[in-house]
Amino acid sequence: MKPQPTLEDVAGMAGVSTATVSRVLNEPELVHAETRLRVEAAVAHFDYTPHFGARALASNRTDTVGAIIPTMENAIFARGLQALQEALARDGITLVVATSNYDPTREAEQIRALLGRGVDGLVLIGEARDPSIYAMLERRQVPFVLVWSWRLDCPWPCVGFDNRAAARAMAERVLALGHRCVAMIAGVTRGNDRAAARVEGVRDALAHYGLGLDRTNLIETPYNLKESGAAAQRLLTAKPRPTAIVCGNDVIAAGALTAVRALGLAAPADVSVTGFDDIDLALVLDPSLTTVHVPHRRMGEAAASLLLQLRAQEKDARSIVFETALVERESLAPPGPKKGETQ
Amino acid sequence: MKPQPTLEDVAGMAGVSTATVSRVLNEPELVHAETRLRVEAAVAHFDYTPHFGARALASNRTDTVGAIIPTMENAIFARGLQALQEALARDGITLVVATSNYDPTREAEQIRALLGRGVDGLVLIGEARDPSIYAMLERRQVPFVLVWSWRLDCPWPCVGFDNRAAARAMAERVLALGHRCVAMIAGVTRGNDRAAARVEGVRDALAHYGLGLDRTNLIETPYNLKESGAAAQRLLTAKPRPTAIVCGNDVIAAGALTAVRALGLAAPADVSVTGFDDIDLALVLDPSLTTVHVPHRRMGEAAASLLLQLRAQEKDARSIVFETALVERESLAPPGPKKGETQ
DNA sequence: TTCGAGAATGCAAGCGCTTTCATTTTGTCT
DNA sequence: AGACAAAATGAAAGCGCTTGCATTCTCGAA
Repeated sequence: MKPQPTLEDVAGMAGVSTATVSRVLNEPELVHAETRLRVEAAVAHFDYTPHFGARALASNRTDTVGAIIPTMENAIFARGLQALQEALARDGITLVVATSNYDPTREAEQIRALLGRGVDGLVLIGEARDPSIYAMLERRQVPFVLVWSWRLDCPWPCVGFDNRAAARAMAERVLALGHRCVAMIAGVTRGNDRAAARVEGVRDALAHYGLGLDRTNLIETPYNLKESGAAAQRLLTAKPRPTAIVCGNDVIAAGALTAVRALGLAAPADVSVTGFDDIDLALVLDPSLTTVHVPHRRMGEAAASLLLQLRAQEKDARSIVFETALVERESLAPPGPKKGETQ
Repeated sequence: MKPQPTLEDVAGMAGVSTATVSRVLNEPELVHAETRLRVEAAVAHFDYTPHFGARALASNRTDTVGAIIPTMENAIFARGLQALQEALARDGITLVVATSNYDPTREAEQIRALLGRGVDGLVLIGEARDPSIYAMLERRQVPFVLVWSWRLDCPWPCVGFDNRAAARAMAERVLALGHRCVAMIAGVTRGNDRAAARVEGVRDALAHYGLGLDRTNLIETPYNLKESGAAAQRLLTAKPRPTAIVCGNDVIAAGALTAVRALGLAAPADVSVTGFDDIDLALVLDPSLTTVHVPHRRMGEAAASLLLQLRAQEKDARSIVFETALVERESLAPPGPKKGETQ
């Protein structure tokens, strides 16, 4: 017995042709119930699994879609991915995940790798990438959807929300509470349209008050605790000390809150901190984090269904935009007098 | 021009046979430098990528290994996975990740799915699974390694640490500080040997003091904030109230700390809380979490190299055990004077 | 100049599956 | 009972690549 049983083995045992076995596996309704039973028994006997490569080669489908996310190290994309995977699984499609580590070059490599594997579709995060990549995608006719970003006139199918507007809303709220000395710790904006849009959103809001963002009150850091903490420390030891720090996402905010504590300050009494994304982390921080809620799961599901539509060549497949919501928790409060006192 | 250029297209343009192109792609040193250049130019011209399925079919390798982890929703496995991926990438191997959601049935499905895809190897979390699965793995001769668990005499290659000993050490430390009323919130132990081992470790330590774990002071919960928070609440409103809660992992501990706060109590003054795993989260909690440090990255790297050894049929491929370390931070302290006020 | 050993390259046979088309079987209606 | 449509099945041609073996080429040595 070969290490891997083949269609032929199964066919032999069931006394049918390989074509019939193939049909039992792919379109059972085409074969007579009796035969089908016999074939199924043989399949079970051999514990047979079709050879993926052979199937892909012969049918030119893989029933696989790929997703490339920046990182798995924080939970930002986890929930959405989970939903995406579940939704795809309902259609018998497997999700393959790769990470780019926020590196455009690496992302391009991963795209090529996944295309090489013959994925039937691709889910990518954000819109910012080299035009040549989009060209390649179109040339190869691989359906793809962009997630987490959205703007009018985006030429590609996307499922996301308006990062800029959401960030603007957050900053407006901060300003409405009376803060006038506000700083921002953003994610690295190069190659990251979401991070960039959030900065612009905050700029928009500040501009209304004649305020701005420059190298004194805007720092970009990677999305990790260490670097965001260092950034916060820098901001907080400058003078005048900001009374509010708007962060590019929740992880950055967590780092900032830790820095606040490390400096012997208190949030929100001495300084308010806001996040973005509303991941679980936001809830366990003390103070709990005021942040922008993003509908992770719904985006994942929507991405799945849009991708399936595209794959089926449906003409009316349209981008989807979601609303975000401000979630007010403890980390944002009006600027206090020197000491934090609430009334 | 076909949507996908093939070897033949490239060969035609370069004026060589497909065999030569294949060689250029796989064993460049076999072909004359001049020819190689010509071929490479043609490859570039077509932006050619080999068809994965065809290659897998012809060569019977995929240069892919699969990993099945319980979840991506928290960062527990992220770091290790990242390291695994990087290490494999150095050998030109792609990692495909799937999740089981802590469900043995789902895990079995995913294993079959990955095998169906022809992975050259498998990385699995923990040891607890149905013998039939191990049987299948052996029958198919798929190399695999178990991660995160380790025990003497484990019949399978594994890369991990002694969960039981580590948990025992943690509990011993708690007891040494004077706690005598200690409770535990464990992960769900069914199908999870690591969770079970951690419970046993704590039991070991408690037994020395004539203490035990029963339905009054041991609760199992899924690894999420909500349920662990509820468990903590239950524990903390019982009497006598435990002075220390040993948690099955950091996520559970985070939930517990949040519950402590919600009840108007303070940690560690009123109740100490300990974690396990030492993920980033542990550092941003307030109080910062005393926990067991696990060498995530090193495990990932070791798993990669062990798997590669197995794949190469090396005879001396051996399991690897790592040491863990107690990381003392703020959430664990001696029981407070309040302890006297028993009612 | 000739010969033989290597080095380069080409030929062609699969790898295991899907799918078209042809063939056989079954069932239905006169 | 005969005729025909529909249902069930089989035969066989690839899908794009790798690879063992055969063939051709290149050189240095005789």
